[in-house]
Amino acid sequence: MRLTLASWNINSVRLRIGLLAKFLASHAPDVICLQETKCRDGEFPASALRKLGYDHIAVNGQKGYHGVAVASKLPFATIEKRGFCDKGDARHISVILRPLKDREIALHNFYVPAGGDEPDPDANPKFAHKLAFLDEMADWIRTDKIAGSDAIMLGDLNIAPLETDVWNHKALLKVVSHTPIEVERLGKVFDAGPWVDALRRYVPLSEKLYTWWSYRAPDWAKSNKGRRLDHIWLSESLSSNLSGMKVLRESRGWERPSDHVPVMAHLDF
DNA sequence: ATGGTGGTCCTACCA
Repeated sequence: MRLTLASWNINSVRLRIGLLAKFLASHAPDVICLQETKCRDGEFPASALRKLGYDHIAVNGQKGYHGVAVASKLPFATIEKRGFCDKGDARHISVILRPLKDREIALHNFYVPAGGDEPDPDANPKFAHKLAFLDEMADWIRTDKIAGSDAIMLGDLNIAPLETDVWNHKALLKVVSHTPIEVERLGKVFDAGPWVDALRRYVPLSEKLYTWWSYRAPDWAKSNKGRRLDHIWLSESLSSNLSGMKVLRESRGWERPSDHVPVMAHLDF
């Protein structure tokens, strides 16, 4: 069987339920993980998703900000919502998928703090929070051996780690999302697995790859000043099951788009 | 070097 997983920072699930339906109808992932749902659990458009065949839904939301959710065609078990940095922010949710009887996969959906504008943890508490969040992720992955069995970690990690994950490496060295300090911390989260970078498996390091384009550019496609902020990481035990990926760049050009596009990974069992 | 847009929910805050 083939399992297709998708991750999308939707930037308000209620505002963009139409675009979400369009994406699900055309690409039919088995599981969709959302970030920045921006609504309380009771306001999540669960019935609209059930009508599209996504009967199994887990949400971790809050009013107005952040919020993550998983909607699936396959049943899942054990819903866990982990708090990070004792902030009470809705930035993580996990479920257990069973694509085969003898295969249990822990799926972790993350929305890492953006970190504000100033890349100095002493001057900017949001940047300090981002770094602390990443440190806590690395500790948790190491201590709980999260990637020691079948696991997937995906979502909006708000960091573009590689030089070719941004439109201009030198120009972005002091821009939050691509500063050396964040890239180093994210590297520790990656090594704590260790994980496999599913999207980069198919795109050489010499090639640019983006999943986000700012709303502020007059013409996002023409200027093409993107960043790869969204990621799908697999435990090494799933490496041989990875059979493909897709970044749906075209959705950035849809009407009233999210500033992020969906990313997908295919796994064969 | 600066300011540019878009989300939530009514006033600023966040991205």
